Amino acid sequence: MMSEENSAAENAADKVNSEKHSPQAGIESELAKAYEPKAVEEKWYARWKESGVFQAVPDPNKKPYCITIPPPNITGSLHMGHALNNSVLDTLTRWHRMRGFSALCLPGTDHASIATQAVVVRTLAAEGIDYRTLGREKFIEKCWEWREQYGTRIYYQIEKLGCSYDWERVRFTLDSSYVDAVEEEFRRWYERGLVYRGVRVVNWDVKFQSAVSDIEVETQERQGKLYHFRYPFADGSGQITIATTRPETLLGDSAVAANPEDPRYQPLFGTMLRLPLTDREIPLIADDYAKPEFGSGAVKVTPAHDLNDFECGLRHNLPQHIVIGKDGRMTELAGVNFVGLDRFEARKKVVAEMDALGLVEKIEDYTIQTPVSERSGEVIEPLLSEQWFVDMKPLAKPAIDVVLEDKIHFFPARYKDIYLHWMENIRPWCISRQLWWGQRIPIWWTSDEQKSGDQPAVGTKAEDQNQNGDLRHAFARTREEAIIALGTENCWQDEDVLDTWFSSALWPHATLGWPRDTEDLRYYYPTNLLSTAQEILYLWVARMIMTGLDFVGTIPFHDVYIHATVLDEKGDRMSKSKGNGIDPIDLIERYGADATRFSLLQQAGKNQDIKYSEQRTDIAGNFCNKLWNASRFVLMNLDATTTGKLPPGERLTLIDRWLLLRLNRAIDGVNKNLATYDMDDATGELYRFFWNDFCDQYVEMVKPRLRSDGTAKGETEKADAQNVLAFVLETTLRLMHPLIPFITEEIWQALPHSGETICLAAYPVADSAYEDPNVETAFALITEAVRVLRNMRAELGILQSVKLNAAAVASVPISHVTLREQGALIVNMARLERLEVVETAPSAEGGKWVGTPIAGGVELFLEIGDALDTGKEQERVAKELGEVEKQIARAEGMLGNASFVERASAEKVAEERRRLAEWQDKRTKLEERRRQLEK
RNA sequence: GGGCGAAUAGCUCAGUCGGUAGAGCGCUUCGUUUACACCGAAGAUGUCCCGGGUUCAAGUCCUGGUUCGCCCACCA
Repeated sequence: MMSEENSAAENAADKVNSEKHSPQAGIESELAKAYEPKAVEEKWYARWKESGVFQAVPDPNKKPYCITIPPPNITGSLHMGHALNNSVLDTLTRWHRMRGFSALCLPGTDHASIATQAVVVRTLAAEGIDYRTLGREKFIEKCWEWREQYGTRIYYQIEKLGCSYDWERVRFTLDSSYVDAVEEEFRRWYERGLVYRGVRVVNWDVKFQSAVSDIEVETQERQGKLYHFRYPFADGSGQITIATTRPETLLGDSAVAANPEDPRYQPLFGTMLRLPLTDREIPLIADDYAKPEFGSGAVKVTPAHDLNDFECGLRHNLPQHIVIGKDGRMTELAGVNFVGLDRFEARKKVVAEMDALGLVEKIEDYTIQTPVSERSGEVIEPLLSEQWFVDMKPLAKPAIDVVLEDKIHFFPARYKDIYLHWMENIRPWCISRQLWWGQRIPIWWTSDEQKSGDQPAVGTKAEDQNQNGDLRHAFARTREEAIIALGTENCWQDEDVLDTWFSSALWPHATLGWPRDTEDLRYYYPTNLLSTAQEILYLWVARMIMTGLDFVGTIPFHDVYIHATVLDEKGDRMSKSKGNGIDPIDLIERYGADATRFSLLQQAGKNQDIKYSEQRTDIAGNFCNKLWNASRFVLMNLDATTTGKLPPGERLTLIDRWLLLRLNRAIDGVNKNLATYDMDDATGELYRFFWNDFCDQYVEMVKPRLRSDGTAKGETEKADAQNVLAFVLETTLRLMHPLIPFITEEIWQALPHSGETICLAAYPVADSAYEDPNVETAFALITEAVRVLRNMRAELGILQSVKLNAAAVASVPISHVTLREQGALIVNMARLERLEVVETAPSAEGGKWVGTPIAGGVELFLEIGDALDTGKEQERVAKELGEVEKQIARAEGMLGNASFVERASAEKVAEERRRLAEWQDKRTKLEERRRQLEK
């Protein structure tokens, strides 16, 4: 359990604390050494997992926070998109857990029907096995073997990333309870008539011999030809020219269409044409789908092989000639000259024969928008086929409403309109797949007809197929149910499987137990967030919203976050074939999970692409290294008495107050940015606060106080500084932990803290009590004085006695006092010999002291010595004066413009006047200095 | 064809309510200060894609265009 390791770590911390002044000997944790992410990360994940901190328990006293992660395919291994998304999900989960929510992040995997089948087929083929010869059952066994062997390897990779998911609740989309849920989904929709058997032109993947849905088809631009063919009139009185990119479909033409408004064809509608290469006659019909401006204005109509033509065919009651088969070869209906030919060979032959007949008018080069199957890369063949469909319209309506009513929020917001646009134009969803691996369709048949992606008989229409009176099929989970439902033992289950997305559409509620009424479902549903890549907005997100509303009655999640696409550094998509992919596991090995996460989160803003280069991981690694080393510094400067509790307010110095103010701003910023999924801004807050404010400013300034002078006052100052350091670092670690979990836990354990693990420590909350404008003003004066002095030193190489005139800042009470008190600080920071804070400007008599203005009316006076290179200083003053003149000209221009003074807001005008006065004052002082130098 | 996004320093990107353009990396100069050279200090660097408009004032708002990218789509 956690407590053992914890006490060990605390012992280490105690040792650090007790053996003061010999820190190296005291640090036993990794902190004794240079930062090695691997050593830090390997020990923590196992401890977290064993201690059960990731396991969520429904708790009525807590608020629920739930994410169901997008289930990766069992074929997959972690890629940059996963790494990005899981970094976001885990950060949000850890953040909520620390804020006291009952946080559940539920992991799982997807059986990925077509993708898995493809990879198993390929694996078998490599062993010389044709999967078809194995038979269905054996093949499915092979798929399960694959899943046993490789299906969960991605979990280990997600663990390496540090994700705090509840591994006790892992789900797989073919778990028996999940299968039950999908059957229930099918049954309800089937009984309501939303799932129906339909004959339509579907996207046929010739390689997989299966239908695929519209959104699994991508359009590629390919160079091809546009063929212009002549179709003669049946009576020989003339001819019509049509154009096509797919000549082989000519054999299946049922008509030629022209626009009813097209005067060229108006007199000819109804005329019969002789379809070349066949013995058929087809009519010239009027349909406004033909666009007069394209080509000749006439278009061939092939209802069985083109979706438009199919719909046109239905309007005109045209026959559907299927001339291309499921295997991509020409059917008998294509005629004896063509039967058995591959579709692309048939294309050449049709062109050759048309040419021989003198019916080719011309052939043009043409860029064709070619539909290609995403999974196989094969050119999609639109094919008339009988399949199972879901009528989406009734389901879309409520899913549109909840988004319009802002019950679901999209981040970035632009995806709302993109979603709505698609939903309003939604089309029927083809859910049957002619594959073996997947969830079998829970339908049983009695008819003798083939049931798998049927190509219906020629010349019939879709509606006729189902209208034969008898019950042809029924929903049944088992053979027994089927026999009862159909009233005969002469029945068998549908051969097809369901589209994978039909299963994953149920993900949020099915993983929580639906259709059973479980405690998890009642407590964690609706979930809080769905975060995913934009490419599956329609494929998945939209469908979860529809099923959630339809089956559970409520939205599945409140927020949808669409993360950017990770590209390579040139902006190209990462792909295996291009070899430009970055492997996140490789990054984790070399830079650590924390650096990998942080670098991804740094770029996870509102943009649609991330150009990722390894340099980004390197930079994030530097940040972790900085955190590591600064923490080592703090640890070796703590004592056994350091509690990490802030000293009483009156003992807090200006820089303490300033640091606490900056910390508070960072706390506020991180919380706000995480709430709006602005991960990049959250990392920016942490980066700037820790590196610039904590390390570069505070730690440098506090160093003198850590070296006590041995007096009681000195001891108190030292102890106070130690406690402020410990307090701020401990708070900062909690603030950072959700983003970079490993390194923060390692360091936190070595610091004074309460609790067993930082995973369950309270998340910092902003407190406006830390705000104090005087602190900021005073601190700004100090840093500005330091900056000016350093600049002078760098450019002039002088290090003389300096006086600081603070008289002019009496309007900011704290500054006056503080400048005097912090004189030593400025000396130290600017590496001066001596600094004196004076009430009035030293006399310029004899030119001994020369002044230079800094901010807020405060002036620095340097003692002129031999070392001062007057020439260089004159150059420097002239340059600064030039800048001042520019600013004065700008302000005078604005204030001299009557309409600005008249129309701009009063505050704005006053602000400009104030600035002008300030610049003018500075100019006066600079000019004075110039005169002195000239002497 | 429709929709969306992007264009700001050499590179990658921020820039909220319109009010003096920022960060990181890189670059120049300096620095072995007992956490860190994976560091520190100082510094240089802009036609905010182009044109027009609104406004006292535009990187920001409106309008037209250019280039790049993404998504959707049935133009043969």
